[in-house]
Amino acid sequence: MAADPLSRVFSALADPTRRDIVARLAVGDATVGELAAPYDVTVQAVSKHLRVLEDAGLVSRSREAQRRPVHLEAEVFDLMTKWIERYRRQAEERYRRLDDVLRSMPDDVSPTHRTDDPPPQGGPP
Amino acid sequence: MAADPLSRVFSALADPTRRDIVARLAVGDATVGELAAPYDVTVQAVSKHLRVLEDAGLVSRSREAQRRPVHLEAEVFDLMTKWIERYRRQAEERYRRLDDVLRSMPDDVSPTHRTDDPPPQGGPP
DNA sequence: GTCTTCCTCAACCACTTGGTTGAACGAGGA
DNA sequence: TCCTCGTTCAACCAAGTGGTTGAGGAAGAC
Repeated sequence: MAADPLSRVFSALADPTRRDIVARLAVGDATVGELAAPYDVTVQAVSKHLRVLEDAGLVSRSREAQRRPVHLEAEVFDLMTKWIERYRRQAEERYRRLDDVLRSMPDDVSPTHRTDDPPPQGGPP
Repeated sequence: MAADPLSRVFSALADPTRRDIVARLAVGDATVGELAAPYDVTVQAVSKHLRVLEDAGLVSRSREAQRRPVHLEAEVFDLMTKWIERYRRQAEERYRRLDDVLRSMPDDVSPTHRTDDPPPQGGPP
């Protein structure tokens, strides 16, 4: 299984059924049976989906009599939004700078649109 | 392959190598060979990763002589942030309301913390 | 005690995925 | 022309995933 938390969150939300489960849990807590009702898959399959969401830290299950109400943990969303915003802002700033360069350029030179600084990061694997 | 765009974007970013590629493309465009250099996988594997990112709409490849510079398309991030923010806000508002309820409650009654409104959405599959 | 309900665990299956190797393609350069 | 470079396509493989069925476990209800 994917080790890093960010991969787990992205991977968990890559499934439309799991996203729908998250959407419904945002309205209120629910049990596995209630969550499984609208779909035409077995309860076991939904239980598996919930396990994926739980491993990603997106939901938590508590014991309440024989029911296991599922609860949405919205804080993990921050992990994603932080990552996304970081690179979105970086990219947008780059485009803004590029626009400035293009604006200050004479019309007869065709911009090659290449940056040849070597990538600063090392590969993760 | 996953049909809906949101699943494709989430799935594309669920891989740490692909996230690293996106991070490096935020700095500037690069060719497949340049992108593959830091990793100890083959160029073909990186080309496959780029195809996944391209299918998700996150990058675009243009033809420039025999090189194929890869370009980051940051607009697709909006798709994710919109989805995330929607349910995060919904969940947070629910917690706020729950806090109000708890605050206005007498101390001797134990809150059961259950919402029994049936989920309004129908399942997608 | 015995039921019934709700849920999870364990196998199993079809399909996808991330990686490999090898071959082929397109565009310049000799 | 032929060669080389950068890239992609094709086939293959091990591992992961989403689904199934069947069995088992935990807590009320009888």
